[in-house]
Amino acid sequence: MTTLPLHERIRSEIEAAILSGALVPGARLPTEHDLMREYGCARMTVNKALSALAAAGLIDRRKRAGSFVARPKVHSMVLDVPDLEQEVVQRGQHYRFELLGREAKRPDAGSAVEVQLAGRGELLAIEGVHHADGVPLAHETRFVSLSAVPEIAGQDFDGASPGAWLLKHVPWTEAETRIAAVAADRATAARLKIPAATACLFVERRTWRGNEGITLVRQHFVGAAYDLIARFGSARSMAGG
Amino acid sequence: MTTLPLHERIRSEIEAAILSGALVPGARLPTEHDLMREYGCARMTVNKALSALAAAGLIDRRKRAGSFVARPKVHSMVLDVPDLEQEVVQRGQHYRFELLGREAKRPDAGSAVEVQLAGRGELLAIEGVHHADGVPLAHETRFVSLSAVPEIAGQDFDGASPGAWLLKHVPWTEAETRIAAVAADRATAARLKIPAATACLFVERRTWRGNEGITLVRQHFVGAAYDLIARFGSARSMAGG
DNA sequence: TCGCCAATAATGTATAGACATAATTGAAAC
DNA sequence: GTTTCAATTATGTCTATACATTATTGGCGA
Repeated sequence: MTTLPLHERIRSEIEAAILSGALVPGARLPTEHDLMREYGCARMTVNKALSALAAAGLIDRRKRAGSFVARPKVHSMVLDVPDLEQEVVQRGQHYRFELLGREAKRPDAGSAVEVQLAGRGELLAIEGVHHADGVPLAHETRFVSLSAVPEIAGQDFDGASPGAWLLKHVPWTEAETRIAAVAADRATAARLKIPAATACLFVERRTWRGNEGITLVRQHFVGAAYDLIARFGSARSMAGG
Repeated sequence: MTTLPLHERIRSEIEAAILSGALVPGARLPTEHDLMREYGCARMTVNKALSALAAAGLIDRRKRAGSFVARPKVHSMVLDVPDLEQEVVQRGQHYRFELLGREAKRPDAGSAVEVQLAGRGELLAIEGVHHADGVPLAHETRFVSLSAVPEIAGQDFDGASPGAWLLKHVPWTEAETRIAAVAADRATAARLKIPAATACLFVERRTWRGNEGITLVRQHFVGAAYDLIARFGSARSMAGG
């Protein structure tokens, strides 16, 4: 372990506090003067650490007011993660999540991804269908780690989408998405009210906060009804939508 | 126009030089001392600008050696852009690009995306099929802006993939990808040697360098043979593949 | 000629202080 | 009470300097 530069140490300690949830979104950080006393260093050193966090989008800084943990908007710039509920509503349609099943369980030992998500802890398994104006748009099976997100146990998802709730309440820092085109199997086709073997977009996404798994979701989109759009680039140059 | 902080001005001027291609990948930047003389400021100010560029991945800095424009690896961290050639080879298979057509032309006035890509300039249109061990994996139609990438005119793509060549030679800064599941039409199915109406992953990607369009590509992947994987997150926490 | 070592040139980190800027707070004036 | 203005406080920028770190370069010696 090489001795970390002081500004890096300050940076990473604050970052850890944010990612672990010890500092919640909206919380105010100590002022630069507080921190320079705490670490016994010059203000420029503290400033460098905080500036880096601000550049990374982890905190917001306001003159006279102080520095605050940023609200989870992490993803918006990087990828339009499909928050179906929001997108359907934006298109002027009526959104509904039809809950088909819900169960707390231990991870299936035969499923590597489930075990990786929950470790020894429990999972909440949710199954349902997203509707736009009453028409099925996508079917999803979702697992949420109950140790990472205990508050989800008290949520009722008949009508509202679990994905939208998670996006609002649990910031993620890492995500991996697998995308494929598949022919709908009989069960999925029935739930989506489409002919069997229709082309569907299959999306499997896992998200983490730091090293802790948050959720794993598998979605089948009705091929004709949905496109995924992903944008990459610096915010700076992303003029005009 | 508010007066930009000096370190921001330095930063953005160098950034512009890199994005415009005036500073090519591998080129050496002036030293901090040169820049502090050029801008008449303290070294810390120059340092802040260069550190920001390094954090953004636009330049690499090496002690004693200097600062250099980074090789285009921009994407690797953000998204595994499917460089099919590389991926096929990594799987231990033999890769081949079968060139079906190649033509320089003006953008089709009826196609908004073509016009947006090339403006008044010319396009190179390339059509071909990607093969892994002789089996068709994907069909693509690609347009490349000849004003943005004049060197491509001298390239021969029978055998090698135009996507791989572009990734190596032309760094992009912005990308937009549209992904959908479609049933293969007759012509596409024939080229991919699959039954008509097989589920295919359709990918349409546009890339830019700064505000200048580079390429537009439309690909049909054989559904059963290919998954797209996208990863998002800070490099820091992306331990272990 | 080859290999080692020291000088050197570049970035990396840190300090202490100065002044600028902006937003909030509280006090004074109406 | 309400409005206005000034003091305060926190961040933003910049300077000048010092020493640390590291890789290259060139020279010296075997």
